[in-house]
Amino acid sequence: MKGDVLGEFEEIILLIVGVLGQDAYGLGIRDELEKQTGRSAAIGAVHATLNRLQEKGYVESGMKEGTQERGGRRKRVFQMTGLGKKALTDSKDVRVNLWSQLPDLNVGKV
Amino acid sequence: MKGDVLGEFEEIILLIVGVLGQDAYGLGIRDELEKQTGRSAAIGAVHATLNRLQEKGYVESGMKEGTQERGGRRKRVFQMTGLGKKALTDSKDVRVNLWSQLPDLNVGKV
DNA sequence: TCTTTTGCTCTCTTTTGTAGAACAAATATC
DNA sequence: GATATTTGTTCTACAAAAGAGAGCAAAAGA
Repeated sequence: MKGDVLGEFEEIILLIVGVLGQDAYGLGIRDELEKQTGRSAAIGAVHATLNRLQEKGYVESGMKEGTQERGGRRKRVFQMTGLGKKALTDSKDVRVNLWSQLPDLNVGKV
Repeated sequence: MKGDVLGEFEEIILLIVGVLGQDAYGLGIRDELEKQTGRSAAIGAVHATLNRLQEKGYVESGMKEGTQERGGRRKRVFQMTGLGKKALTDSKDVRVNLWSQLPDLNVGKV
């Protein structure tokens, strides 16, 4: 890929990380993905994608101590970087621009 | 891939096909891609993607006689199918929904 | 006919997308 | 306290998409 272009799944995961804010971690991201998009994914797929996003500098991560709930292990929490936000904005601009030229698509209205 | 999910580049190319309307063919699509997104692509990449889109039923194609301009060969012209339009709409809905939950992104306004 | 231009096809490599098994640590149960 | 259960991440593989470019074909111009 050209380097700075976000893959389709990468983009969705990055958006979910942004939506979750302070509590974005592997399993939670997978759950939110399913809730928001109806799309399921294996946990390995989510983590692989998060690692790639981190390599690209679009997210940062750190370990956070677990809660007291049963099995509550420590989590690796992710947060979006400025670079990540820029990548999302760029991607959004391209789409909004193209959509605006395809009136047929505007069923649900932007 | 999950089957019905549009890849990132596939989605852009499909949008360009829609924008170009009756005159969407390989080289023209590449030019329009560059014009609209500033992104360059090898012609082979564009055709490989168009072929994949056709396999998925998102575009149809047919040969069209060339023009009288120098070297104007016959072109393989593509057009979006109803299925393609639906795929774009679905993808758009998911993004618009997620974007709406990330106010920070709304710099250029939808 | 030879060159130039437009255009598509074929082949190959790298990146993304996807899944799931394996492993680790914490609480619960007896 | 040994074992089960639950929450999490890491590791390993493989399929699909992204991307490049050489090569081939046909039309017009000289």
